[in-house]
Amino acid sequence: MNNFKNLRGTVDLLPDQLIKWQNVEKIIIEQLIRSSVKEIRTPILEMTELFMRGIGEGTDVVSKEMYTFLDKGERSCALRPEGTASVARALIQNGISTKPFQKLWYMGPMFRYERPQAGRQRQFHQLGVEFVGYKSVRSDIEIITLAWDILEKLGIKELNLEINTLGNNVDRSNFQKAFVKWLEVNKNFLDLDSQKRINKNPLRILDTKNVQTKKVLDDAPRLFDFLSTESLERYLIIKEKLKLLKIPFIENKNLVRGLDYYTHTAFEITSGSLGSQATVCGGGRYDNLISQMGGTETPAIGFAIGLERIILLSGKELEESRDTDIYIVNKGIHAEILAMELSRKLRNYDLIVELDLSGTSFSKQFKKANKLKSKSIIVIGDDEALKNEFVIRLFNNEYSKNKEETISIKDNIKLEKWVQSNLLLDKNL
RNA sequence: GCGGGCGUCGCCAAGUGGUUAAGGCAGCGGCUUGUGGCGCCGCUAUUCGGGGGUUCGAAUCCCCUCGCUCGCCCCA
Repeated sequence: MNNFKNLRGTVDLLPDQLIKWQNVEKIIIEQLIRSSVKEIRTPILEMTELFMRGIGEGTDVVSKEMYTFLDKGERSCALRPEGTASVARALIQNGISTKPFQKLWYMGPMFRYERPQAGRQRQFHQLGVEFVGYKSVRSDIEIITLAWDILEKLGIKELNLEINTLGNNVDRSNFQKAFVKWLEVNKNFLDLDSQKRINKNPLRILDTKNVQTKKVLDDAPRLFDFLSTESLERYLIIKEKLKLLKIPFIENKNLVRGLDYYTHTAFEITSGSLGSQATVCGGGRYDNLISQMGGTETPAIGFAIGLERIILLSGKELEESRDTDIYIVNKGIHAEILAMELSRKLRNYDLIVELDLSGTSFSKQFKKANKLKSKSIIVIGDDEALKNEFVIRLFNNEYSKNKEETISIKDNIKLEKWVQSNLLLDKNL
């Protein structure tokens, strides 16, 4: 076979699977609208530089997972690996980064060059939410709550929320200095990966999975001890409020998250039933990003939810689609045009109408209608067409009991009555 | 980038050295040109991911390669 194949780590989403996607997207968007969050769309393609500066050159995402290439003008471009940097760029560029209180969301494909596995692809989809211009503690709580509520609305089970604080700039750099010093002294006790990170991305070492290194780190200086009273206060309030709101969480002092731009609150939501790629949602505060990227000092907080993982976790009830309401069986030159007119008329009601375009035998068309589980059927042959009428009847399991009704093509009132009482009745409830 | 598993029709698969590669589902055609659930009949892989080798003979053995998949790392 030398047919074309999709690239590794990408997938085709076929009609049957998309029913679930559409339902998931619908639930998410409805919840966002109700929470007064507005959509923003930025390009999938950006200058590579944007992510290097925004996310951080030392991060894994930038240093080894970016899809980059030179375009015809020799510019280095990248397929976005995440959304926050793009949103920040867009706000600065359009002169609205300082506009207070912007709640934004986006949903779309992201790209990371990694080995694919369950719940992980090279092209994957994220929902991102960013609250820009918010610095109050309540905005942290609001955004965590929003993430939590969306996941619950989607019916996802076994959710675990982990939170931590990374402090402000000063806290972090004080800690980092002390930490790096300590790391250098104890370098030989660390695993190789961690050793490499000492200069590139020391905070990341806290998040190591290496058991040996974890043990060694027990004696290292702790970020927590470097927190200013202001930072500490903030963190305490968040925990307190989450308890009041009855959102269960656990503290994870080693949660630092992969991207450089986080400050203060960092959080992650995992689901036990997902296996090794357990993270469903990750987020945190990033008060420095916008200023670092050339905007004025603007606090912000956000999160991202991985849609593929959500799809894996959400239940079968989201896979149900609407059946065809009316299948129009038609054959013959006079009948065909009449059938087309009729299908257009019927689609003005909220009905799914399938017009048979095959022109094959009636019995074939009936079989097709049956296979589609159409709720009702209209038959127009030339016999009917010449008399300007058609036949309609219900088309379900009790087929023998369903009486046909003949309706004149001009008799809209009779048609509407039939449709109302047979197809739309339960739908309107 | 590093490990493990797997690759026979659109899907699920049997076959593990002998001359025709089971079967099921789906699809198509017919029994039944204008009325559907069932049933019956027929059709649908010169070929077993690709290449090379061993052999009189390979889907079956060996080598290489590609792909998929799961895990590590990291993340959504």
